[in-house]
This record gives sequence, C-alpha cells and structure tokens, in this order.
Amino acid sequence: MASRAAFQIIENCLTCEFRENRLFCNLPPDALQALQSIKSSSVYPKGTMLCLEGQPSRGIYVLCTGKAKLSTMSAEGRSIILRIAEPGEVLGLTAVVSGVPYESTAETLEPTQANFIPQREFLRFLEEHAEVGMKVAQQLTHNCHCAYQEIRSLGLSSSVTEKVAKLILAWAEHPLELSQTKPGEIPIRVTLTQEEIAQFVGTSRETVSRTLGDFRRKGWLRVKGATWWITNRAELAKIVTT
Amino acid sequence: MASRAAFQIIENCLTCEFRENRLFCNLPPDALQALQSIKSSSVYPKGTMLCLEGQPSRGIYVLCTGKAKLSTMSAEGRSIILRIAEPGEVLGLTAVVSGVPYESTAETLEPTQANFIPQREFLRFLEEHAEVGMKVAQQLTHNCHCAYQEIRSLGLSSSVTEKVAKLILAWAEHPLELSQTKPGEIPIRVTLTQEEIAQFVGTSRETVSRTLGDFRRKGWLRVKGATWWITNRAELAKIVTT
DNA sequence: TGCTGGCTGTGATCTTGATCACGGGAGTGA
DNA sequence: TCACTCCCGTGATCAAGATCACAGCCAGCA
Repeated sequence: MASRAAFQIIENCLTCEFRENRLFCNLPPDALQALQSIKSSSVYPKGTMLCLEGQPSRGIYVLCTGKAKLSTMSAEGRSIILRIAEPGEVLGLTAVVSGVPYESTAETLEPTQANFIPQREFLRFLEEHAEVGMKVAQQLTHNCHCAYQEIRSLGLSSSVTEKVAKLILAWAEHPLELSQTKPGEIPIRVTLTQEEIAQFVGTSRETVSRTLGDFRRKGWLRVKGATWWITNRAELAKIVTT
Repeated sequence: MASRAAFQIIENCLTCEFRENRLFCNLPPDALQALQSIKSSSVYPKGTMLCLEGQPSRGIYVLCTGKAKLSTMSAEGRSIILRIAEPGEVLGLTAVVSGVPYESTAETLEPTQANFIPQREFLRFLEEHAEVGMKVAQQLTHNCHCAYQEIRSLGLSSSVTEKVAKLILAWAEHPLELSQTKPGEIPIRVTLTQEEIAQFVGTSRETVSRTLGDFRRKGWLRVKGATWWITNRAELAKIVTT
C-alpha cells in the first residue's frame, strides 16, 4: 500500500518543478519570493483536518502534493462532499477573502504537503501584489465551476447509476500510470471509500455498493483494493448520455 | 400587476442612493468615475436573457434594479435554478475572469436595469484599479456560497417539503412592505412560477403544487397571485430544523 | 364574447432508492 | 493469535416522489 518512491518534499516554490502547471503557483518571481517568506510548509498525514467548517478562518493552505476532500454538513450531521482538491489549489480562500468562518471542511486523503499562510500575511501579500488577485479570482472561479458541476450532478442526473458512472469517468481523465496494463483498460486510483462516494453523489452507501457490483458483473469495471480498472469505458459513457 | 410608482432609472453610479448597500457598487470615487465611462446602462423587460450558458462571454452585467434567475441545463434539456441574483450583483464574472463561455443562463424576472461592461474594458479596468479585485473576489465568494447552499439543499435535505419550506423562509427574510398587513403575517412577493420553484429545489412541478397546497390547508400560507402571506412562520421553521 | 395558452390542482400508478439487518473479510495492535 | 474496527456485499421492506393524465382558472386578445 505504501508508495515505493520516498515521499518527495518540495522545499522551495521558486524551484518547484510543477509550478507552471498549477492553478495558483505560477506567479511572477517577486511575488513568489514574497510568498516564500510568509508561507510555512508541512507534511500532513492522511486524515488530517486542514480546515473545519464553521471555525474562524486562520489562513489558507496551498496544496503541493496529495489530495484533500472538501465537505459540508447539514444541521442533522449528514455530510456531503463538495469536491476533491488537487495539488496547486488553495483551500480556505473564500473564508479569508470575505472574513467569514471556513465554509467547508478539508480533510487530507493521502499524506499531503501544503503551504500554510496566515490570514493577515496573505491579505497584505494580496495588497502588495495585485497580479495575485487574478489568481485568487481564478481559484474562486474554479470553486464555483466545481460547485455548479456538483449541482448539475445532484439536481439533473436522473439515476444514481448515472451519477456513479459519471464520477468514474471523470476519474478516468487522470488515469494511473502502470507498467502492466492491458490495452483498452484504464487503471485509476480510488482513494475514496464507498461511503465517501455515496456522499459525493448524494446517495447511500448500500446503493453505491450495489451499483459498483452491477458494473463489475457487467464486466465494465475491475476492482482490486484502491486500484480500479475501467474495462469498458464506452458502456459507462452510454449510461451518462442517456 | 404593474407597479404604481414609475420605474425609477438610476442614471449615475456616483449619485446612486443604493450604492453603499450593494456588493459590487461601493467602490472608491476614482474607480466609480472610470466605471461610469465604460458602462452602458439599459432597462430590460421581464424575460430577457442577459447571458446564455455556453455562449462566449462578451462582458459583465451589474444589476441596478430588478432580479435575474441564474440557471443551468443538463444535456437532456432539464434545467435547474442556481440562484436569484439581486441588485448590486455582477453576472458573467466567472466567464470574463477565466475567459471561458458563460456558465449559466441569466434571465430577468422583472423589468430590470443593468449596466453592461464589455470584457476588454472590464479587464483593463480591473488592472488599473487593483482595489476592485477585492470586490470581484467577494462577488465570486458570494457565488460559491450560494452554490454551496444549493448543494446542501439538494444533497442533504431529506424531503421536498423541507426544501420548499426552507425556500419560503429564505424569501421571508426580505418581506414586502404593504400598508394593509395583519400582525404576524409576513407578506412576500413571489416572482417564480411553481415550475421554477420545482427547478430550484430539484423536484417536479406537481410535487411543489401538492406541497404548497398542503401548507395552505394547514393554514401556514395564503396565496393570492404573486403575493403570498406567511401566516405561520413558526410551523414552517419547525419542518426545516427537523 | 369566446378562444387560446400558460399556470395550477389533483388522482392513480409505479419505480427508485433509503433504511434496517446481518455476515464476511482485511488490516491492526495488544 | 485473538479481538476490534473499518469496509464491503446483499436481502427484504417500504415510502417518497416521478410520471401520466386531465380539468379548472385566469389574462390577454381578436
């Protein structure tokens, strides 16, 4: 289960090899330099709560590696997953920008490196580097976009089967790189439990289990631990468009 | 049905009496002056489509008076309402900021005055007036906030009854000012049809009809055309918290 | 005056998926 | 090695709400 490669730590934003592909990190050199001096980088184990819904905002987190699930709860304690944040994304931005409590809970799904920037320092940084404002806007836009996707999924997809298929196909956009892959099979890494998938698509755990069982029985999917293989993408896609 | 008062037109942002209470309009004088020179103000009749989902973005609209419903469609043509935009809000911001097509359709629900600002001019304006970036961020934050609310409503509320009650109570936050109001009754103006309410809460028109009928029969609600009276707010609230 | 089209009320039926209940397997720590 | 705790699979039951079908109402209009 542990990854074979040692966990890679990114020391310095300026020399980070991923910087250019990432939503928030690709800043002009002077801004990066300033960012470097106010951030504090840490590695958090799986299951760490970076932000807690309803807590006063302390600052933002920029994900360097790993993933975090953002979720929100109802008064009764039921919860729903808003989205999975990827490296390069900023967490807690809405709270810090508008000076309100965190609007969602962020929990790491894997060991995750993140840069924390305290609220005051970040706001000052924002004032001094106006170009960063645009990046902030883009991250917020991305949040909105994901939220709208989720709304479409919850409100417009007719059946749970369709929603689950849609989710799996979305994952298939970023397939795993494996040496021993049969042609036509798409390997993906699934870090969510069935319970969490259920929270993502707004249904119950049992229904997800049944749906996945269905897909497997039809030969559209193979599951082994956290690694899944999509064995018939076309059929899955057919469900979604219907 | 027509309002007795003549439709009030706001000529000038600098002298606009509502400016201070509004999300986007309360800008520093020099920014306002610049805005004044690039905006073009119009009054649109009810039912005008200001933005169309999927169309390339041409610019943004700032609502001065009136309301607009923002909706999005699935591939099959079913549609869902994302939120109702109020005066002071900016429409089409995500599209213009990220340079992508409009993400939702905006349709006026009443005769509506709005300031249109073309994309290029707005982006230039944004560069030259860094303070505005913060307003943009706040509007985007608001969009996110509403989207998350909607997700909670769609994914976490157990019953349709609850969602409808929640919606009505949200409207009750901005009651109508009427001369002949009985004490304890909250008059509200409802510009949505039952079909649209159904799209808002993610259910069918018939179910909304039945639910409202239920509320009326229980004496919690009185309906006359577009004016409704909430006659028992406490009972409605009871449903929501359960 | 009557007609037309959009909105609303309501009955009957049928499907989906929630919920309860239980067993089984895999990892983990004492 | 044995509990113990998470996950996952699956059966049975049941209710909420989608869908179809139709009728009434009202405003606007010729």
